[in-house]
Amino acid sequence: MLNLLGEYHCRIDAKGRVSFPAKLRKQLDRVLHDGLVVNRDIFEGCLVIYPKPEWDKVNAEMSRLSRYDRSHQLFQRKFMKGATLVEVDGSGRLLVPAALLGHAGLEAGRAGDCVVTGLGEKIEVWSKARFEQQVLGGEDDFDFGALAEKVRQDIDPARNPNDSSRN
Amino acid sequence: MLNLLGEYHCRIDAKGRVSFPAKLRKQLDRVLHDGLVVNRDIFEGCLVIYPKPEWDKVNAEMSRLSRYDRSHQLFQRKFMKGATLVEVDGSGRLLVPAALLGHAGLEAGRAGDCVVTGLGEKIEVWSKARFEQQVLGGEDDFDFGALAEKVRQDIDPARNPNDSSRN
DNA sequence: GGTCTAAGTGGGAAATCGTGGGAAAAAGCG
DNA sequence: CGCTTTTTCCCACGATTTCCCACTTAGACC
Repeated sequence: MLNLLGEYHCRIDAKGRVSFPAKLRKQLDRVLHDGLVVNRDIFEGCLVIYPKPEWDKVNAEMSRLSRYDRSHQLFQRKFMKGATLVEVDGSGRLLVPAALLGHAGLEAGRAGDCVVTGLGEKIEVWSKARFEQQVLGGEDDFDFGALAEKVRQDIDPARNPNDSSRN
Repeated sequence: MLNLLGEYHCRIDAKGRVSFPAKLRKQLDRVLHDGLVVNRDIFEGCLVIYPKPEWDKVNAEMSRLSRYDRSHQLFQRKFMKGATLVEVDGSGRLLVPAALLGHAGLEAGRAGDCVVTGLGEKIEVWSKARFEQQVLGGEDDFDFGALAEKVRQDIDPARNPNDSSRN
């Protein structure tokens, strides 16, 4: 199983190329040559990067949706719109489509700082400003403990005997 | 498995030709020479493009409808009406029938912008205005979590023991 | 602290893509 | 049957993209 870790600080150049940290590249090792899929995050103004094998799982789930069900189509569209296969170039950079950069508050055509963080099976890309504000900041009025207890039952099946279907 | 990805901005020229992004053409690679089927979307004011092999699946689904059921026949007629086999020309453009362009809020005879987006096994074509409004916008009052939950129950049989009919 | 190696950054050249227009072929009409 | 209109095919130019190379910076090891 992939276990991408680390928080890296990189830059976007004037052509929209995001330097992809060498340490993450090393962690991706065997799967990197298959490419990466970049997409808008559903909930936050950041980008998500899936290694291709991980994205294939997502795609397999999507293919089970019904084309005759409006909510299924809506879901697929909301989720998959913009997802793009990218590859690292010879200098270890990702060419991220301009439309996606916009969603993360990053502007191609103007160099800028961003934060790239490994989160297990995926990678998130934030603009430096938003990362500091939304991820690092706002801790004061944010009850992390309460959130942990809320999600605990979802990740701990033993605590939740009614649900035996998880894998 | 087909996994069409990417969001592209294209233009429709005065002759109703839609430039079809080179990157999508590359992804279609082996199936492109079989042609593409353009159709109205069932639910939204956009167009759907199926690679021919994918359309064949749709067609097979249609053949399961009953000849003797009026609603089946009505649906088939509504759905298939307008579906058109198109091919990309030498310059990589699709000549989309004017009647279909109208359904997507696009006007032949006048150049305009549109958005072409890959969604796994199919491709959607939106007018730029509608795409920004209906697909990108409206996120604020849109409960993606609730939608995801509904969809998950639909496609996850283990979660939904009452429904054993899914394949 | 110096040097060597690897990583990150920027820019330029070549290839490719998209767009518009125009000519040839086909279809429609008197 | 010939003329007009529409459609299809093809070419060419400008813009964009992609690839590659060189330079700078950072880090590691001696």
